[in-house]
Amino acid sequence: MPELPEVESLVREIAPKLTGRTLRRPRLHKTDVLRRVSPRRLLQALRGNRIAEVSRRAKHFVLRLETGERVVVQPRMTGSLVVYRAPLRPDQRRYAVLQASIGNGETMVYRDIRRLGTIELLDEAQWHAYTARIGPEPLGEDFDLRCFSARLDGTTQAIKKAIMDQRRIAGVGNIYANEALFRARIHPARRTDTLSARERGRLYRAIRSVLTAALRAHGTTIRDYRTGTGAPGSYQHQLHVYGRAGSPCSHCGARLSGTHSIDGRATTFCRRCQPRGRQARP
DNA sequence: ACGAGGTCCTGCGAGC
DNA sequence: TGCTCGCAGGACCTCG
Repeated sequence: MPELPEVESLVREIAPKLTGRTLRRPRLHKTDVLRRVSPRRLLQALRGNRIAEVSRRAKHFVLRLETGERVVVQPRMTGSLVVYRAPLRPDQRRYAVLQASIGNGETMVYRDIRRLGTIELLDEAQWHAYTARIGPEPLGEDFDLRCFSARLDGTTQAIKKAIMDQRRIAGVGNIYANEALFRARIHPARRTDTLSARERGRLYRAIRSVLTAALRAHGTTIRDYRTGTGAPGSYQHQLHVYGRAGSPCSHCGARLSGTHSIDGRATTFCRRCQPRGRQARP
């Protein structure tokens, strides 16, 4: 599910349901998802603790507890944070990784079908180290073109790989990287250090606008992702290139190209609208 | 320092 | 219908 718009949509919907609630009877069903914390330690931290704030950083959920510790959940491909009415139906329980009663007959569940997601428990110092390793939020007010451009400096990587690198910019994943590059008319394999100032400007605006539009649509639902109310997002109807290889380009009608040659990820683009251009051989 | 590729998992759709 | 295969929104690792 999870790029910035999906996680942000989910956080906006479930934050009111979780904030101020006290966690009771926490249960961990899978322990291989924990990073640098023991099951015992995590459960101990959750038990009887109150959720002070629910937020997002990059593509991750952040539950700040009243005691100051933070539970950081990286949902990766199929993880999701939901609130169910107790008792859970079998299908609601099936992929539950972590759950806790939150009062009012409700249960908070972190569910993850593929179990690629991770859970960490961070104290204040660890939180600062964690957030410092990640790039700026692309929809943040202080994320201007100068900041974006500086983040692209010093690499010869393909531009698509660079904008998906969480250390450079937070929250951009495969879907929105493809879409932003199409909007900016930049070939995904272009070497980052060959982008002109004009192209950097176009890409900066494209990233912001595609994420904003996707957020307005409550994210993109390809398969599993659901918003906090269980409804699918709707941005999949507005995708120009992602998942459309072989189909006509919405702008010029040419057949969209598909490849896995950049970082092994599905990449779709229009050869005519996003020409590779002339550049030095890598 | 970089790119390529493997790894962690399960489910689904395409194709035979 | 039933099977196998390839692929999937992410991020980590090792190797060369």
